Amino acid sequence: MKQKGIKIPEATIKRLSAYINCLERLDDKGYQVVSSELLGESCQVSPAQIRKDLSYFGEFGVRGVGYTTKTLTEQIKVILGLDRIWPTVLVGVGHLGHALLNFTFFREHGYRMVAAFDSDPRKIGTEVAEGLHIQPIEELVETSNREKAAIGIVTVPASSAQSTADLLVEGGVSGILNFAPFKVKVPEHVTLRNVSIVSELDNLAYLLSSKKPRRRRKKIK
Amino acid sequence: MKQKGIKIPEATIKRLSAYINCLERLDDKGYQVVSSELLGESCQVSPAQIRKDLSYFGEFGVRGVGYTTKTLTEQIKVILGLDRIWPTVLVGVGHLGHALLNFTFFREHGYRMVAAFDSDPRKIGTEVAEGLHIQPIEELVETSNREKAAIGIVTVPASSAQSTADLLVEGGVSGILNFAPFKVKVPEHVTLRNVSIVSELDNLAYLLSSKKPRRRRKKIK
DNA sequence: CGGGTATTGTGATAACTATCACGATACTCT
DNA sequence: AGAGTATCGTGATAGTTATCACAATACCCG
Ligand SMILES: NC(=O)c1ccc[n+]([C@@H]2O[C@H](COP(=O)([O-])OP(=O)(O)OC[C@H]3O[C@@H](n4cnc5c(N)ncnc54)[C@H](O)[C@@H]3O)[C@@H](O)[C@H]2O)c1
Ligand SMILES: NC(=O)c1ccc[n+]([C@@H]2O[C@H](COP(=O)([O-])OP(=O)(O)OC[C@H]3O[C@@H](n4cnc5c(N)ncnc54)[C@H](O)[C@@H]3O)[C@@H](O)[C@H]2O)c1
Repeated sequence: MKQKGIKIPEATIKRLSAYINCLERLDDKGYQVVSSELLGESCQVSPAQIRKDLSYFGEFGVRGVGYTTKTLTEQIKVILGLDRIWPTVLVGVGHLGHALLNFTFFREHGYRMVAAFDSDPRKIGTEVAEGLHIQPIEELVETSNREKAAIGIVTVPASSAQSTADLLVEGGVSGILNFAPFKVKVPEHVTLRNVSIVSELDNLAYLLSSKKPRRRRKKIK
Repeated sequence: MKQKGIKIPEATIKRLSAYINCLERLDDKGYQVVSSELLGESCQVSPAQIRKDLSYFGEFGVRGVGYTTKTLTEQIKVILGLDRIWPTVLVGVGHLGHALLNFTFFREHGYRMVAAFDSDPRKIGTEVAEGLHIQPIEELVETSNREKAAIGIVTVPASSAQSTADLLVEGGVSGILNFAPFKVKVPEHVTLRNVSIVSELDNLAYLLSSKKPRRRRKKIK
């Protein structure tokens, strides 16, 4: 057992998040107990890796038996901080912002969208998701503070990303998830994560172009 | 100079994609030549890291001077395979699919959306992006083959992800970008990448919950 | 044209992460 | 209750990635 000041690999955290999904699926399939081998197969991670990942945080299994599906799910949620509600605001309700606001998965996992902001006057007041009306950007700081927003999601164009992040910081958020292709700067006490969908595609393009081309199947004559 | 069978770190590829963005921004600002230090500052990567990343593929700079902004941009694009058009299809035109289809960045970077499919009969025929009409899922295999689609993007619910991936493989794509939270299986010759937006948020939640809480600033009385 | 300066390219080193192998342990069955 | 089996937890090991430090070299300028 560990969990003191030891540094946990970021990859481990990413996998833990995936484990939750697989565990929930396995639970639905009726597995009350899972082995690291079964879970590993289900989420394409080696059994040893799973055990190692978990061992950073404690002992959750029973030797010779495995892990209780529901319990392990709960425990991983505690590790990740998903055992609470995270009040979240989103800025920039364009195509992507709209999709994220309507992504039910978030709500189910403890992220509560408490407000959405946009600078386009035509959008103000629109109900973008159930019970959520778009507010003018000018209200961001006050509303975020009032709602004790912990997380801010940035889906504005790159040119507005920095100013948006600044507002979110002023609004008191502790973390920012930035989808804009611009490396924003935030104060030390605010945690920043960038999501780059483009670079995922670029990565795919690289893999495709660097591997042996494969003849496209011809019509059978 | 290298670039034989040597394995390139995945992180390097991810950064190269980011470098392109920063280089284009610096070019706009008038920098015809950039040093690894300037580029590093701009995209928050250490200068040494940048030089190392590039050194996997060749020598692109001039000692004592730096890199020619435009040339380096082009060269990175060649490395990543972005010097060509990638015919791309998307399956599942829901909230996220709609956003991706309207993401102009993709087109500008060489990804050409050649078709979009959905299983919902009410959506068929709708023009979801400029000149792109939603087709029934039954047409996927034939259209993809005809259009020589190289990349398939999966934005269907998790429960349909595997069957969708299977269809894309039959449609002849070489790579799949999967946004559904389900680990699909594809044949050896098809490259798969999963994008998990949820795990990005979960990672943020983890970082927030494991760091010292900071008192929310009180109103000044 | 030679010394001074800037900045690259890269081998060596350090840090990090994944894999392996096996001791520990709990359950099952006779 | 003891032997047998399954499966965890983890120290040791191997592999991967980032950082460092400096030799190499191109340009500048008098
Ligand atoms: N669409 C995608 O699939 C996608 C994918 C990856 C990344 N992104 C990035 O996400 C961001 C948004 O993309 P999009 O396609 O939704 O663009 P979009 O133009 O559809 O939406 C941007 C929204 O932000 C609002 N906005 C602009 N400036 C603002 C400001 N200063 N304050 C508040 N709101 C502001 C606009 O009114 C608009 O509603 C971009 O940075 C883009 O690069 C988009
Ligand atoms: N919305 C988001 O922001 C977001 C973020 C991350 C991941 N995702 C994932 O992306 C996927 C789509 O999310 P969404 O919010 O767009 O959902 P959605 O329900 O809005 O869209 C899903 C679309 O897929 C279509 N579809 C369903 N089964 C299909 C099939 N077999 N063949 C073709 N089309 C089919 C539906 O008709 C619908 O149009 C989900 O797996 C979700 O988990 C979404």
